Amino acid sequence: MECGCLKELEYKQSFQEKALQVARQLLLQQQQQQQVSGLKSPKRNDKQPALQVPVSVAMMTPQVITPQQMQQILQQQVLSPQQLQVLLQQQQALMLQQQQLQEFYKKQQEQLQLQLLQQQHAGKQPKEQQQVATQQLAFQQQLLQMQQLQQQHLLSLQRQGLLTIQPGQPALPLQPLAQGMIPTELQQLWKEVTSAHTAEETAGSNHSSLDLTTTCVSSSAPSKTSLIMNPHASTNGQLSVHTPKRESLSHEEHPHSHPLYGHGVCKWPGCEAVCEDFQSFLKHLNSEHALDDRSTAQCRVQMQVVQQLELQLAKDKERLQAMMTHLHVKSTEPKAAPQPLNLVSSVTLSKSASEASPQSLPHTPTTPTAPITPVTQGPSVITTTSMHTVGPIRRRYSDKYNVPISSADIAQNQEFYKNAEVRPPFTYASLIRQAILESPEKQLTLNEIYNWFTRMFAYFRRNAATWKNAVRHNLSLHKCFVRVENVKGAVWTVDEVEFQKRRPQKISGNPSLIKNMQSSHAYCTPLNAALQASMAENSIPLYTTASMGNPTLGNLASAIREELNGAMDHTNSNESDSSPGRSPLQAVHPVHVKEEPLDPEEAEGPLSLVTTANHSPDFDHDRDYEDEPVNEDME
DNA sequence: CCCAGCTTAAACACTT
DNA sequence: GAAGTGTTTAAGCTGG
Repeated sequence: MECGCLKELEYKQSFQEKALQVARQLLLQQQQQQQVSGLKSPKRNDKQPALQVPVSVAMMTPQVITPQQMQQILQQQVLSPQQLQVLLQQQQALMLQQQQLQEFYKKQQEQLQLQLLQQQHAGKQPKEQQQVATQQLAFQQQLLQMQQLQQQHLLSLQRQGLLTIQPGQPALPLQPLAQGMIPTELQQLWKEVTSAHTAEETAGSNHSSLDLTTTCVSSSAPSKTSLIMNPHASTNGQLSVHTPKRESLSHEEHPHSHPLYGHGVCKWPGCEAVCEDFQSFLKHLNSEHALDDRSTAQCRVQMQVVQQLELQLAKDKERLQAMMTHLHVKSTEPKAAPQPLNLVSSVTLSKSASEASPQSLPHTPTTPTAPITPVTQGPSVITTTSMHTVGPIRRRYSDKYNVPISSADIAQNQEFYKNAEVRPPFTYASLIRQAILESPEKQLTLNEIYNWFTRMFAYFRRNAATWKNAVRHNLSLHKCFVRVENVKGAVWTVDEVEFQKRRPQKISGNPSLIKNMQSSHAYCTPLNAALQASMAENSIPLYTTASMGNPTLGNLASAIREELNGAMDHTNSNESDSSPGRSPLQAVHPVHVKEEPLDPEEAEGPLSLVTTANHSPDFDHDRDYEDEPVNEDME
């Protein structure tokens, strides 16, 4: 019983972390681009249209203006594109804030539940509970106020003739999560409208047609909101706007990289003006986004957004900290350990999101991977990605389902696995391979492999006898691992070809096998160009799988990828063009060839990539090429 | 139910 | 002899 409680807590923790991630990501986007992301030009984002939509926004389908209403506006064409921009923009801001409120409210609910649970088990006094309850009430009120604000907003729009609500229509969008319009839809509509207008007007020479009253409205609602949400708004008025500084700095350093300018387009919120070069952009910036009411209003909105996000981030950080200390997580750095990105999450998302009813609380312990989602309304990114990644997962995801895992996946999740004692959803073979490929020489001694395991995965700091045995077993069993006699002893290398061949043959047409191919390819270090080419088509889904079930998840994934990529990826990306012969193996000669039970035709198979090179034994910087001195036997 | 893949456990041989 | 390394076998689990 205590166990269950703890598990619950762990899930909560993941939830928090994910929320944090989302918030941070949003913050990042907001700060860097100073842009209401939903308004970004859809034309330019055909590749990854969803990328520009903050996940949490997209998934919430906040209802500020119903699609019908929006359609109406658009059909009547009573608005100039600029007006529409402003409208859309404030929609975005409102949605964002509403969504945040709702999210927070939801979290409060969950926390309440959690504490209830705890108290049931621990028999604490219900003070905290009351606190949380009152807190919740407050949030409910805020939510209500938010909605009222939206009403006001809509009403003011009506008054200005910008929006006519017909009698039959649901006058006010008070039902949350009803048929709202998600930013992508807005974008689409926006695209349609503007594409009609564009050519003659885009250059944006006519800000005379701008309706300043609209601007006022756009700015007033969010600011009020923020006052409600944050009583200290005025003191925070200055906002920790370190971004402008950074902007100007980077602006000076890289004169052509301006946060408001990218891909030849002005990225000012709601503005899509095409600027040929940086100069014209500057010109445009000065003329179109000069210091006027509109710009300041937009800026204010943006500030509110960022402020909200920061606030949210701070709160979540705090809570995460508390949770972690409560759970005695042995994390050296409680700075929001990253969640596993797409592996488990996407699996369970695709698997469970559709069928598993979110409210079905008690899952049998026999299905440890089934998400225990306390209070979730539908498949939300946060919950589905984070809930069930913690706990004794015994299932293997690496080669099953449609879950390509890649070196990048492991690498990008490594922070998480480093700290959380979660069994990584990779097979031993995959991990061993990863360890070997990550090494500078593409070869490791057994002990180094052990070290890699313990270094990279908190889970493997226990039961060493078990998993070490498994490692050895795998090394011996799989033909893809080649033992090479070195001067200093034996090292293990990976035979990519063999690794790829592990589940081959019937590939043609069989989707499940293609999945396997994907997963295999995900692991493929680009040793062989031909091999790569042959796999090229499989690599395409590799980076989109996360978004197949839920596009927003893909967003999250890619977003976090972006965040993490820099540090982690270099090991593999560096060698992207390396040829087989280049791999610097020293004094290598395979001791013997393994007879793996499968594919007996192997004898003459493709030349083992790792057996080609001989090299002088200057392999001295052998082990622990990384940060910490690994304590060999943590056991 | 069967099969394939994976994990875990364990026995054994060899080397350091 | 102990510990580490490597090989092999077997059983159990899971998903297709």
